[in-house]
Amino acid sequence: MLRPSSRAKREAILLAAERQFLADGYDAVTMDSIATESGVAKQTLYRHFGSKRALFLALVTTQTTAAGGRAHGEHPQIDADTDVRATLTTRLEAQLAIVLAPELLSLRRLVIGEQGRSPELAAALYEHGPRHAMRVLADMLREFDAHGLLAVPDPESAATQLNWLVMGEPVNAAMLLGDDAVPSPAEQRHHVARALDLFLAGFAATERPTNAR
Amino acid sequence: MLRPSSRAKREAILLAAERQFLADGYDAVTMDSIATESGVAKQTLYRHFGSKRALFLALVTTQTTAAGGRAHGEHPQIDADTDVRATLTTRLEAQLAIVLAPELLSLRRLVIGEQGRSPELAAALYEHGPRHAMRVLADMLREFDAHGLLAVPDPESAATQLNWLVMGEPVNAAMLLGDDAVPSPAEQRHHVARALDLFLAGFAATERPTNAR
DNA sequence: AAGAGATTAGACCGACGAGTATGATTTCTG
DNA sequence: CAGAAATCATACTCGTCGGTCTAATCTCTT
Repeated sequence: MLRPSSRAKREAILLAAERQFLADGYDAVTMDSIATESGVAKQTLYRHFGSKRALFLALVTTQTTAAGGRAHGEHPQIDADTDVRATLTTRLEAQLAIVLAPELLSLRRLVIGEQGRSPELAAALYEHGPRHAMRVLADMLREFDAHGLLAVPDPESAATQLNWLVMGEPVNAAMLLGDDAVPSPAEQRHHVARALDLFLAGFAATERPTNAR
Repeated sequence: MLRPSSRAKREAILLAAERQFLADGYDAVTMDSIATESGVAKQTLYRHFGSKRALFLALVTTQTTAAGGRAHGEHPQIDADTDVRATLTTRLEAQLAIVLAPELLSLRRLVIGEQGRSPELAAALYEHGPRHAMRVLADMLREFDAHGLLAVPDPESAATQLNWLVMGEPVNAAMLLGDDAVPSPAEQRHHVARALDLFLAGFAATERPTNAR
């Protein structure tokens, strides 16, 4: 049923909507301005998405899951020889860089501002964002523990601690101080290193024979 | 020159404005509805505050500094006999409880949502909130270090870590999941205790970690 | 008591924006 | 190539909302 040009226009609309919603917030954006920027008649907006709210929801939902996917990556194999610190460093640096991307920060601000109006949206962002990140970390910690590389009795809790030890300050500063407050890549690396200093000190494996499998 | 009734009405306006702005967000609130709820003529709104935006700014500024002050408290004297863990526990539990109050969470969401439109507001919230909290913690850590109760080479950095180790998860969960996600007082205490387990293990003065689990 | 300044209720204005209607035009598909 | 689906441009409806105006009434201060 979908005409080729139809699909293209839909894309154009979503692109313009994304830019405008992220830049100016829900209320400040008008359907006319989206139509103009996407080079499409207002009618077409309403044919593709039923209403402003629906367009917004579609947009944010897509963005949220997309951003979540971006942060996936594959966990490297973990065995008894794995360099714990290096592995966590890689993972956390990547995660931090992704989360601090300006579009994601704008999305987060937007969604937080709409939390009252669209709780499902905010919940989805939490799920695909922090929640997912923490699950990945918990899995890694569990494996480290299993290989005797760390002593982590409660991986979920430890993952939460590690996650916010790293993400807490930069994310919250960015929320309130704007994109200019985002630390440089070098600063990010330093920040991650410091966090791991503390974390690894707390969860170092007790010097006991490693229970390799 | 302020008439008594004038002052009272000003209060009433701010009260209604606070409730509505925090509950519904800037755009959703109308001057008429504030006038109605505060039992005042619309004219009076405009006499006291020049515009909707000005009222909003006045409101949020007041709230922000008020909330900041609320979290002050006095730092207890610290000497060589001070119980480090108990002192930090008290401070952090208080801080956490204040920040997780529903009104403050709403304020934070509101301000984050308006970050693009009113960066000064958001910056002020950061300053009176997290920034201030971290300064207080840094001061305490510095003193602990001076008395040989902890080994904290960089108190600022350590304070940041401790702050977000405690506040990170609950605050960010509340931002996205709503007030229902706020942990109970018991959970808050448990959360603080866990955070201190890790933190104190990392910054213990001697090679004897003050760990309890 | 008197009068200046504050307050009130309500109408009013002008702008703006979501969503609809229309009728002509394009663009695919069969 | 025919004709249905999609687009387009534009105008229009309708409600809302910030802000103003007015004329009467109230409430303090002096």
